[in-house]
Amino acid sequence: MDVRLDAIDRKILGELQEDASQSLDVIAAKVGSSKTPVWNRIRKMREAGVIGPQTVIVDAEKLGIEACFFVLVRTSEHEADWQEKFLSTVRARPEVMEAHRLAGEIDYILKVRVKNARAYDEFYQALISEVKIFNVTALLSMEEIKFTTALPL
Amino acid sequence: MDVRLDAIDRKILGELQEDASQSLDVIAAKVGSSKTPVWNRIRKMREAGVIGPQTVIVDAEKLGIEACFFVLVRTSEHEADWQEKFLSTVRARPEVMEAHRLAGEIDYILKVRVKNARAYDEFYQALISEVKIFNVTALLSMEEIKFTTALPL
DNA sequence: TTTGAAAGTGCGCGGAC
DNA sequence: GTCCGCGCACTTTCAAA
Repeated sequence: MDVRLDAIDRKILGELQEDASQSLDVIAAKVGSSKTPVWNRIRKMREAGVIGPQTVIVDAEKLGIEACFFVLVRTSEHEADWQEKFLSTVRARPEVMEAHRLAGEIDYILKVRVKNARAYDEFYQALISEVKIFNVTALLSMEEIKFTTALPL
Repeated sequence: MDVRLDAIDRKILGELQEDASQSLDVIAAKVGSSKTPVWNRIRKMREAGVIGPQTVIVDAEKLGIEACFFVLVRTSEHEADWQEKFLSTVRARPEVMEAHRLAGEIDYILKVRVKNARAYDEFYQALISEVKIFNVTALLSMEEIKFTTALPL
C-alpha cells in the first residue's frame, strides 16, 4: 500500500500537524483548494495510514511528571524470546514514551517520563527484575529544549 | 499558575490523549459526566496550559522519512552565548524532533528524523559548521518499538 | 456545579459542472 | 477531478436549578 503525495497533500499534512482542530474551510483556503477535495485527500491519507491518531499534547510538568530520562540499554542476550519479553515489558509500561532498537554497541534506547528520580528507580528495578540486562546508562534531562511531533515535509 | 486536577479531569485527559477527535458527548459518557461540565473542564485545562496543541501523528516512513538518529552531543563551551546559538540552531532545524539538555558527561541529546543516512550527514555537517562541538555520537534506530505522546495519568 | 435547551458552526455527502 | 448546497451532528453559550 504505497502512497503518492503531491504538493497539496503535503500542505494539508503541514496544517494538520500544526493544528488539527482547524476547520476544513480554513485548511482549504490556506492550501488553495476547497472543502470537498481537501476532505477527500484527508480521508485517503487516513485510509493509507499516512495520517494516524489525532491527539492533544499534554504538559507533563503541569501534571507533576517532572523527570525525563533517556535510558541506554545493552544486553548480552540476543535470542528471539528475550527480545519478545523485552518488547512486551516496554510496551506495557506507560512511563516509556518511546523505545528504539539500535544499531551498534548500545542495543536499545528508551525515553521514560516519571514524577521524579525515585519513580525512575522504581521503573528501573522493575525493568531489570523482568528482563536480564547487561548494562544500563540513564541520561537525565535537565531541560526540554525542543519537542515537536511535526515531521519535516 | 498551578493546577489542581481531579479524577474526572484526568479521565478526560486520557480520552483526549487517546483520540482527540471524539465528540464531547462520547467523552462525557465515558467519564461519567455530561457535555457542558466536560466542556468547561477542557476549556480550563486549555487556559491553564495543561492541554496544549492538537495534532495528528503522521507516519514518517510513508512520507519517505526512513531514518531516525539519537545524537549525543558533548561540547567544551559552556558560555551563555554558545548555548544561545546552539538552541536557535536546533530549534530552527525541522529534522530535529526533540532536544534535551542533560545532566552529566553528555551535554545534549537530539532526536533527528531524516530521509536517509546521507540526509543525516548533511544535517551533521550543517550543525558542526554552525556551532563548535567537542564530540558527537550518533545512535541509529533500526526499529521504532514504541512511540506514544500519551503521558501516564 | 450540573442540567437542558437554543443558536451557531462545521462536517459529510449528495448532486451539478 | 472541483464547486455548491443541504441535513444533521456537533460545539458553544446561557439560562435556571
